[in-house]
Amino acid sequence: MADKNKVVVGLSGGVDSSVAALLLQQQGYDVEGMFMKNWVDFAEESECTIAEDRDDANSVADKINIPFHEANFASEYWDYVFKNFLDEYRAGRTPNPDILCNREIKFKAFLDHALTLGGYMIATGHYARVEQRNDGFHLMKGHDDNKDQSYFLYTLGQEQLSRTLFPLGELPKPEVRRIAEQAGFITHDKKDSTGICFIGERRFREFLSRYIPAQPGEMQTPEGEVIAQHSGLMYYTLGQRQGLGIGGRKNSNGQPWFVAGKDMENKILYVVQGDHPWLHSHSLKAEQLSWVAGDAPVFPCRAKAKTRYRQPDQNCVITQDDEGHVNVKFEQAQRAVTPGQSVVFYIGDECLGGGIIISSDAPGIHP
RNA sequence: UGGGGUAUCGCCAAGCGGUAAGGCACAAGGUUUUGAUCCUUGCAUUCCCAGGUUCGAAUCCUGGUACCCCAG
Repeated sequence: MADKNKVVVGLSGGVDSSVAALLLQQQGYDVEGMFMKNWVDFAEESECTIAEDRDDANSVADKINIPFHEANFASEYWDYVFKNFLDEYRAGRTPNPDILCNREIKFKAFLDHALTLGGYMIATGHYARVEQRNDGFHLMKGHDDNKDQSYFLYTLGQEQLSRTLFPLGELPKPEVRRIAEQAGFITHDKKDSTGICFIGERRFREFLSRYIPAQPGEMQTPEGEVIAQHSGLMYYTLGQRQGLGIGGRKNSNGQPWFVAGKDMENKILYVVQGDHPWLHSHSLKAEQLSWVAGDAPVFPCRAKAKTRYRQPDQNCVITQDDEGHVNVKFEQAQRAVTPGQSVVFYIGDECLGGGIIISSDAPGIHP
């Protein structure tokens, strides 16, 4: 029988989840910790990092005297997150695996598993909040807007939110570190983890090339001038500057070059120099919409949106088209709107939901 | 093999006798639970080579070498 006071915290071995567990305990919950291993790698340094994280998570669990569980969702991660990740890259798009990971792993596999342990709720160290009102659960931004992670959580629905606690939602990050230090957690000064969740920081090209063969082609300007060769369209995302290797050219204005489009069929990477019109989108189309409330809002809907994490909210109007796609018109042009990435909608501090970008009105992006 | 021109960091490019700007690229950090963007820092004891003039040369002179253009 599920214990209504029991919450299973996903312990990653970082500061945030450590403090999340502590806070829940202080709030009187019957807390248990779980470390997830979702990625198996033959690269020894990666395995080593995972082992360290596991030990750190274990150490925190011991420190506050809670049961420590471990789970392995590597096969689920591969099937539901990583395969999609690769497919997206093959299609020339730029996926956000962490968003899928939240939907499929943390708030599905992990949640389900926690329930079998007799837990009634799960908790994570995300900087976001859940508000329960008469009309249901609402996903809110974390109060620390420098760390707000609601962007990654837009696929959660009522079912998930009803069983989720985000103990850090109201805290600023520095405060979280202070708490960790006072609690004597080994994780208190650990660097924030970055890179793909559960996989970690990688040399991106090398990593991708292990799974998808490179297919070289030409870099061209919008006018069709061949500038250089590229080693594979998948290695580049729109708006990208690093890695193009384009040096100075005769009669050049000296500005850096950016990726502005891809022609998959002809393996052409379109590059532009400086703040080029091809880098700007006024509108976009998105699919696979997911609404936290369960139902879509009433269209047209004035809202704010992010086309990528850590971007200031942008004013926009959302409308719906024939087959469930959504059109988003921005008040101001957006830079490097990229197919495969998610557009996430907000009204004030509330995250309404979002979808995956399939196209925009920028010339380099063909649906 | 007649004439003219150019040779400065991986690439563009300042410099014109006073002791090597800048940009791009690249690298390393920082920021960041995607991929990016962005920020900071680093990056030619040496100016195609060899002589010479000068207190002092990438800058002037001489001779090579390479490339480009125009003529043949």
